[in-house]
Amino acid sequence: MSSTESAPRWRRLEPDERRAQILACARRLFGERHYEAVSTTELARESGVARGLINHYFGTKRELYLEVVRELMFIPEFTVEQLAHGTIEQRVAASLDRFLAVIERNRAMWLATISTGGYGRDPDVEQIMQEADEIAVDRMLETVGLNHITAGREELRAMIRSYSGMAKAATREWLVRRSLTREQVHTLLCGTLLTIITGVHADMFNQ
Amino acid sequence: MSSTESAPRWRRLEPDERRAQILACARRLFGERHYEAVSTTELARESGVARGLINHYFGTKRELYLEVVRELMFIPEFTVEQLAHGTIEQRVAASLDRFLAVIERNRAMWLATISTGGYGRDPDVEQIMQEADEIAVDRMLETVGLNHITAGREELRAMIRSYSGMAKAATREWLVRRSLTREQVHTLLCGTLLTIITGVHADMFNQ
DNA sequence: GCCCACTGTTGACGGGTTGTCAATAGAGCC
DNA sequence: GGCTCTATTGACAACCCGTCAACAGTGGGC
Repeated sequence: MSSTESAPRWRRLEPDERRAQILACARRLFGERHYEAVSTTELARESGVARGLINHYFGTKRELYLEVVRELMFIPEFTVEQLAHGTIEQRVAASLDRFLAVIERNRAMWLATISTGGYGRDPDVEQIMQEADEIAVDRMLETVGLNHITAGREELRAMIRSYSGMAKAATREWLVRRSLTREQVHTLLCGTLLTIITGVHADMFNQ
Repeated sequence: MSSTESAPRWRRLEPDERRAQILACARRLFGERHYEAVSTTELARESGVARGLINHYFGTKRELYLEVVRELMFIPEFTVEQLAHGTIEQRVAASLDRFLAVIERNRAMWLATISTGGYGRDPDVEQIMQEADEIAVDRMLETVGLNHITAGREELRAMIRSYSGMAKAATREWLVRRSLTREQVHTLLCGTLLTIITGVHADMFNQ
């Protein structure tokens, strides 16, 4: 009889599947509010899962959070080949266009990540950001075709890391304060990056 | 007799004095570790005070934290002299030279201040940081002589706020990572600021 | 010198949070 | 249908935070 049929109270999933499910939920909540304002109780409820399961899969709340940050920072590896033709202006423009597109698609997470700051910011997050920055610099050098440069290489990398500080601030102006349009941000970032590569750095090392 | 003399178990201080004492302790602990890794229990113990007193003086832990951030955002006064002569290149160069000189003289203070990283997702932290940045932008426009500009004024301000993100990152490369010399930072900041003012912004608003 | 009022300070309480772990119950396999 | 494997649960202990009534320094009035 139908009344005696006991529907399972919970579904048993593959670890990867459950992990992804919790992670998706965490991505959403941590995107909406900051770390301490999200409780594991809420995370569990929203995921439709017992609280203990979160610890089972991720260890601690902090590790879950770091996993979310890591996921965001190391995403979309777009193919460089597509961008490797045309003048340097065109390549820079195309590359930054991709960059802004990715951010637009992951708005909440991007903002949460570049702003996880505050006084005494978390060293773990800091390290993840630094690693991500190095990768971003590599990618940038590759798309503009300067990846095999030798003269002043470290200086150029340092300048591009500095530049990424402006890129972050500019996306905040665009997405949060709405004081700049996407086009304006694009123009700003293209102009300054070209100045650094073909102006500042080139002059500095006589290329 | 000395055995019957009861030494007070605690000293009664002036509110301002006690406040300052707790604040000093909070500054130290929040400087060593991040927000959630510091408990009010520990803060109270280190301050040699009952935990409830912290709430009595600051309301919540978060408000105490914000007070510390606010205090750190006090930026040393840049001596605003009249640099309003010469070409725009000269004025920018002189202004940024002053900027780096002040930073060099207040190294520790500056690093502590910018180590607050980006803006907090927390609206309260965000507001404090924004106020500090607005002041910096005002000062910059003034020294460069563009404080009375009208066309695209808000956009220019937004771009300079973005630029300040690069300035912070660049000083970090100089003072912390030592990957750039002071001269290189100066060249980088001059080049990009000029690009923004006379290139990006001027083109954008047909000046 | 003594007492008293003022108020800086304490400490226990209630509600909420996090990590652990033994017990439980889906679900595939024979 | 039963058995085993393990994904999942739920209660537990420890901790953390904000509140608040009660306590006790301390300076002023006499």
